[in-house]
Amino acid sequence: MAKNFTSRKENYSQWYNELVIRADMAENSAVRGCMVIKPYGYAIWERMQANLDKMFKDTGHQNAYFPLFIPKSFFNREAAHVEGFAKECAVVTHYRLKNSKDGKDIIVDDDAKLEEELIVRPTSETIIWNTYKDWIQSYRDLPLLINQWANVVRWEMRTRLFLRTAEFLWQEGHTAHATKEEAIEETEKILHVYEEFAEKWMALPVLKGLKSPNERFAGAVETYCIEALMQDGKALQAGTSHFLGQNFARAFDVKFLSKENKLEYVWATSWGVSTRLMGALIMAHSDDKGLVLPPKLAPIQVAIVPIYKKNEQLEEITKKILPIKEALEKRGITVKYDDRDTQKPGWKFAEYEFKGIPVRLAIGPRDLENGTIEVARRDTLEKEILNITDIDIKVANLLDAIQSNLYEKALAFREENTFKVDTWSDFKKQIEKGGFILAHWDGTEETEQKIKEETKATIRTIPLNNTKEKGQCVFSGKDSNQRVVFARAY
RNA sequence: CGGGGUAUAGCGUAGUCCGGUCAGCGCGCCUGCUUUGGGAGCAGGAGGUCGCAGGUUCAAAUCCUGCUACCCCGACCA
Repeated sequence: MAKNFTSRKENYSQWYNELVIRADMAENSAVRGCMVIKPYGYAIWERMQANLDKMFKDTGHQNAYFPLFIPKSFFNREAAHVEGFAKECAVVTHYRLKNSKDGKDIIVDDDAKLEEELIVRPTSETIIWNTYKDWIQSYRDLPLLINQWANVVRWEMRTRLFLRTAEFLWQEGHTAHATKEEAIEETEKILHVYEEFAEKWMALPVLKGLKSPNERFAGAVETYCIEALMQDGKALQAGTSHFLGQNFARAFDVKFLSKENKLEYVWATSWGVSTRLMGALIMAHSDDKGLVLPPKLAPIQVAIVPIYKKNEQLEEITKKILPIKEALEKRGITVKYDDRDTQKPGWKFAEYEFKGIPVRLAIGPRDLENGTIEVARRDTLEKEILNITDIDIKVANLLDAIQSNLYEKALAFREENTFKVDTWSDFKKQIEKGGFILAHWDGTEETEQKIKEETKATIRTIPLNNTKEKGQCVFSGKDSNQRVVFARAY
C-alpha cells in the first residue's frame, strides 16, 4: 500500500490532488491558478498530442499558429461569444515597465498605455475569423481545415490541477466550409475522432451527443461533446465540437463566391480538447495505490528492476536484460532499465506502482538460474514468474491485454452506474449517489435550470442516435420523446 | 468573488488557547559500514529569517492588523 496516501473512499478529491502531486505530474506554481506541468505529466500530454495530431492530419487538417493576444474590439463582434467569456479574461493594458523613483521597485510605466487593450485569448475564434476573412474569397478556398496547439487563459476563481486551471494547453480546430451540411459533417467527424482517441488510447468509454442550450458554447449553433464518467460518479466533459453556423462569418464578414457566382457567408466549426484530458485519464483508471496508465499513453511502458547482491551479479543480470530491452524496443515498447544502485528494489517497485507504469519486470539470481523473469501488471497487481523465452512477445501481448482490460473495466463501471429514472423523488435520491441518470426532459431551458438549482445536476448530453421513446419529463411531467443524460459534473 | 479552515526544514507535523531554554519529532537528504525477491539496519551529520509585511511588548512561531497562497463549501464557469 502506498504510504500516507488518501484512499478514494476516504476523500475522493483529496485522493486526486495528492495523486497528481505525488505521481510527479504537476504542481501549483507561483502564479495563482496556474500549474507547472512536470516532465512526467508532460510526457503523458505529449503522447496525447502526438496521437491526436496524427488523427487530425489523417483527416485533412493542417496546423497553424495565431497570436496569444486579441484586440479588445474583436470581442464584441459576436454578442453571445462576448457574454460567454467576458467575465474571465485577462487584459493587457501596458507594454513597458520602469524603475520606481526610489529605484527599489519595478513599476508599470503609465506613459506606456496601449491605445487598444489586448485580451489574452480565452479561445481564438475572433482572431482566427478576422484572419480567415482575407484567406477566403472563392469556393476554391474551401474547405479551410486548420488546427492550432496553444495555451489559453480563462481567469478561473476556483482551480484544480489539470481539471480547471487559469492557463491551460489545448488544441483548437477552426474550419470553414461552403455548405451547412459540410460543416455539420466536419463537426461530427471530429467528434468521432475524439471518441476514438478517448476509447482506443485513453481506454475511456465516452458518450457522444449534443449539449442542451444551457450548456452550449457561447456563439455556437450546436455543441457536440464526448462525456465520460469518473470513479466518483461525476461526469466530465472530455471534448467539444461546435457547429458555429454562420455566426462568426457574419460577425467578421467572411464571404465567398460560390460556383453559382453568388456571394455567401461561409459555414464554420470549432473543436477542442485540453489538458483536462489528463484529469480524465487520472480519474478514470487510478486506484488507492496510485496512478494507473493505459499502456498506449504511458511514457514508460515497461520498467525492469534488477535484484542483486554483488556487482558481479548486476553485470550478469544486465547481460541478460539488455537483449530483452532491445527486443522490446524493437516492438516499439518504451522500456526503462532501472539499474540505479541508489534505490532498493522494494523502493523501485513502490515507485513504479505509484506512477502507473503498466508492466514491471524483475530479475534476480534465482531467475538467472531458472531462466525465468517476474512479470507484474499494474492494472490487476498480479505477478507471475514466466520463462524468459520470447518474453518480448509475452510482454507485448500483456500490454495489449492491459489496454483492453482498462477499457472494459471503465465501461463496466459506467454501465453499473447508469440508471433509468422516472420519478422526481428517485431522481433526487439517485443523483446523491452519482452516476449517469437517463431521464425524460421536456426540452425547456427553464426545466433544466430548475433541476440544476435543486440537485446540482445538469444535462450532460443528448446522445446521438438516441432511442426515441414516449415518456413524461421527470421534473415537469410534460410530454417527452426521449431520455437525456443527467449527472453532476466537473 | 462571498463563507469557513490552514500556512513551522524538501515533505508530513508538535508547539499557538496560557508570550520567556520551543524551535522539536517522523520521512527524505549527506558520510561510513552492513544490506538488496515489496518502500533496509546501525552510527554520525547537514538543513528552519516559524507564509509575507507591519504593530504591541523588556521579550513574539505564540497577541493584533493587513497581504499572499493552498484546502473545503457556495456563486461563476467548460
